[in-house]
Amino acid sequence: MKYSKATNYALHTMLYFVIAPVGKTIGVQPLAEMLGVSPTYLSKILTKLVKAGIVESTPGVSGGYTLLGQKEDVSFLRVIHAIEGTASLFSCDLEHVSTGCLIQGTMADAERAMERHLQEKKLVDLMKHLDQEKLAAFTNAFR
Amino acid sequence: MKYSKATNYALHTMLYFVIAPVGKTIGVQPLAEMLGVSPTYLSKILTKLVKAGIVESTPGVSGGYTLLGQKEDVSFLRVIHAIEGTASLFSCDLEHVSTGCLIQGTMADAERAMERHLQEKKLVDLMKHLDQEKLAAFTNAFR
DNA sequence: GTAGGGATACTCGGATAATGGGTGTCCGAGTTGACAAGG
DNA sequence: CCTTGTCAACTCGGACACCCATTATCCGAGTATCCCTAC
Repeated sequence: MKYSKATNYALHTMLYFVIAPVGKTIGVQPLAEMLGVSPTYLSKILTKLVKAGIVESTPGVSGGYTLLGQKEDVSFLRVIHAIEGTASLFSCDLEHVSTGCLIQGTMADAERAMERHLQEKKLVDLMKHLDQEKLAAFTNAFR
Repeated sequence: MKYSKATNYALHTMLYFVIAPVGKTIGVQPLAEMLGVSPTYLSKILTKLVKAGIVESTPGVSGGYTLLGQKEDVSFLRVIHAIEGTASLFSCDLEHVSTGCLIQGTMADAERAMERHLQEKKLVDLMKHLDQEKLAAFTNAFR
């Protein structure tokens, strides 16, 4: 039970789109270079983000990916759901005596508590409390 | 990213110990029969619960497993941690530009929110709001 | 100068391996209790 | 009646297969840009 690497890559990738100037299009290769990841694998992750409607892909020589919608709308949960899927973390296939599974309810409650956190937190929020120096170092890397 | 079947088995097994009379010792085989699981695999799960200090194992001919401590102390979180481990759900091994990983903090926050739920909720609580009929059907299965 | 066509460079995305953890099984070692035989 | 030895039941732990999702790679298809040629 761990979040996949793909989720980590996706979140960091989205971090770029949130920092980058609006409408900026960027290809897979520079992104992969920044993260130190294989470009082909990152491409798969990005297609998931495309299918989720978070980013947009434009083919062609100077193509790449662009943020779709407002920066402020990119929550952690949207990105995570795009990669991990929206299925419940806990599912019980044991046929309990007569009553349904007693466990499932509270597990679902706990999961919802986490999701609420992840939904309210937007990626943009991470930038707000960042001092100028670090912010500069950050944006410089994304050039 | 899903909870493993082992966690499900463990939770249902602990459900038994909470319902059973205090001090009752039970072997793997009846437990496995009730859940419809392979006894050998369930044994592996039970050893994890033993190492976590949740149940006690007594070898020998009329041996088996016994709840260790009070019923009221068995929280969801203890059982889950015993099986899944206590490692964080999200870990970032990407060396971010200069600042540490910005993502990790909020992921940890969200995880803690879920864990708080799971810690406060005890297995005994599930029995409280169960009507007599269902409760009887339940305890009868655990004979 | 302008329009059109083709080559090129770059992208996306599906198909295809390798790796790792969860799942499940098998078997031998160790331990306890019961039973029976012998003193 | 007591002691002792044997046997059976049960747990514990390691070693071993299997399956499936994650991770990673390769290659084909498609598209926009650019340039070059023809009008």
